[in-house]
Amino acid sequence: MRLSQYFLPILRDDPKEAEIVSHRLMLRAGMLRQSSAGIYSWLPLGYKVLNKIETIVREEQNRAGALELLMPTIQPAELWRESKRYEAYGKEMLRITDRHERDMLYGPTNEEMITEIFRAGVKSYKELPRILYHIQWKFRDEVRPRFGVMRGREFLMKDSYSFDLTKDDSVKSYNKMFVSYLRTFARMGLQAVPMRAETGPIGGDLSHEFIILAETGESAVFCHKDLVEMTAPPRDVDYSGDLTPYVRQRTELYAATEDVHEPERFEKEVPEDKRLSARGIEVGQVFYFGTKYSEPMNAKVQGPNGELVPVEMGSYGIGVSRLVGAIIEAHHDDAGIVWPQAVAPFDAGLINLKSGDSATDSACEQIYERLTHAGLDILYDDRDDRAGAKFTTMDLIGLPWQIIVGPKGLAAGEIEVKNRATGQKSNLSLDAACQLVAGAVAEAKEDA
RNA sequence: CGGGGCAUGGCGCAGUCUGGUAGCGCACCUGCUUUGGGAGCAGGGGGUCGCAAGUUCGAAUCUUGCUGCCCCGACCA
Repeated sequence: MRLSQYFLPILRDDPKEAEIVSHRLMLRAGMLRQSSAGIYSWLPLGYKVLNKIETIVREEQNRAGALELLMPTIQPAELWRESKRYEAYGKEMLRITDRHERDMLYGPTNEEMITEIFRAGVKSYKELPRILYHIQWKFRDEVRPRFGVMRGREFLMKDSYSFDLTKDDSVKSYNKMFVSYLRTFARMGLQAVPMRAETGPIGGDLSHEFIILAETGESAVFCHKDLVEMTAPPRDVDYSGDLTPYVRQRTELYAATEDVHEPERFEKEVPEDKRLSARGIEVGQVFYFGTKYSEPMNAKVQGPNGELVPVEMGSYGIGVSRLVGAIIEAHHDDAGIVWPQAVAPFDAGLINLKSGDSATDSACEQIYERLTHAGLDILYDDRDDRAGAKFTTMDLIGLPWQIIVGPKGLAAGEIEVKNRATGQKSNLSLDAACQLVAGAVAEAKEDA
């Protein structure tokens, strides 16, 4: 993509409403535009990132055996009356009346709807287990939205729902999602730590929140330091096999958010030099809730003995739009965003320091062509602008690599390649520069 | 929902106290000079001053009501 043809409304000054760094940087980098409180338009650069995150989530869900479907944003109140949540949910639920005076709502979550879909389609234990998921926009009318996409009212979320005959089977489904989450977040360059979580108003007794550590995190968290250094399960992890070792490894060490933190246990179970108190952002949650919905909504299957039993369920959420903010919170510096390769809006930026100069123009065209043919997505700053402005813009939007082509370098047969994360610069021939970037990008994508 | 604050061009702000018909920086357009870490000069374009009533010869400015947005707290993916 040539920057001269792109839509990238960069802001030089910080918008005053943006308090935390991810919100500020998303606005400044032209990723996002606020429509009203907690509701945003995603501009091209931001939307690319959102889509990349969504794709990773989808790929890892599919690998774990979950099946994608799509439920509507608008739901009938009827369903929610069945589960008794229509009254219970309160003002966070956006209620709508259609032209026929029917009570509708903009879905804040989908347990009722998926349970309805499941009960209509599955009657036998032979069709279990199943994990169904969708990635859809949701709306929760937060009293006080804040922190940009981290706590919006409208947000994109992946939620999965598991259906099993027994609690033991349900725990297996839980573990599949647990492992899938470890891989999902790791692929985005995040070290997510599963922590014991409150089961909250949804009820149930087995739940973990996946937390990434960040200074600006919304809640205090406490965990064993070793948890932060664990590597994710491998790409070819066998989801049909026994996943308990992965889960046990993460859950036998102390990890809790402030809501469920037990200081005495923390001190007793974790040696002093391994205690970590930090702040964290919740990016996902896994949740077993048994028959909480299947019972009242009559989602039953016939077991082997012919008896009708309510299905055991769990739900598993990932805040897709929140992740954009969370990743920035974890990956930025004073100059701007520092994207992990896997979610970067473009693989690399190409800077022409003197647009209109035939030597730099043709060198840039060559590089652009070559890397594009190699499958890289390049943002080429071909605008007629000052060098300094181009450097600043490129640092702000945080593409992992910058390929810098100017007349001085070219005269010496050199092109500069800068790594955004490390700041390391190398002066290379055109060939070597292309190889370095193409190679590094390919390597970073290997785990995909 | 309690407490506080702010609404003036795309972004950041001044002007409001003391009423006289809107200004600055950045961004944008044109030209010239510049050109390796947000250049200089000159000339331009863009705003029903959040909305509605009221006071007044005259309202961004005073009065009343409303709305929106932000921050702290309680709540939440």
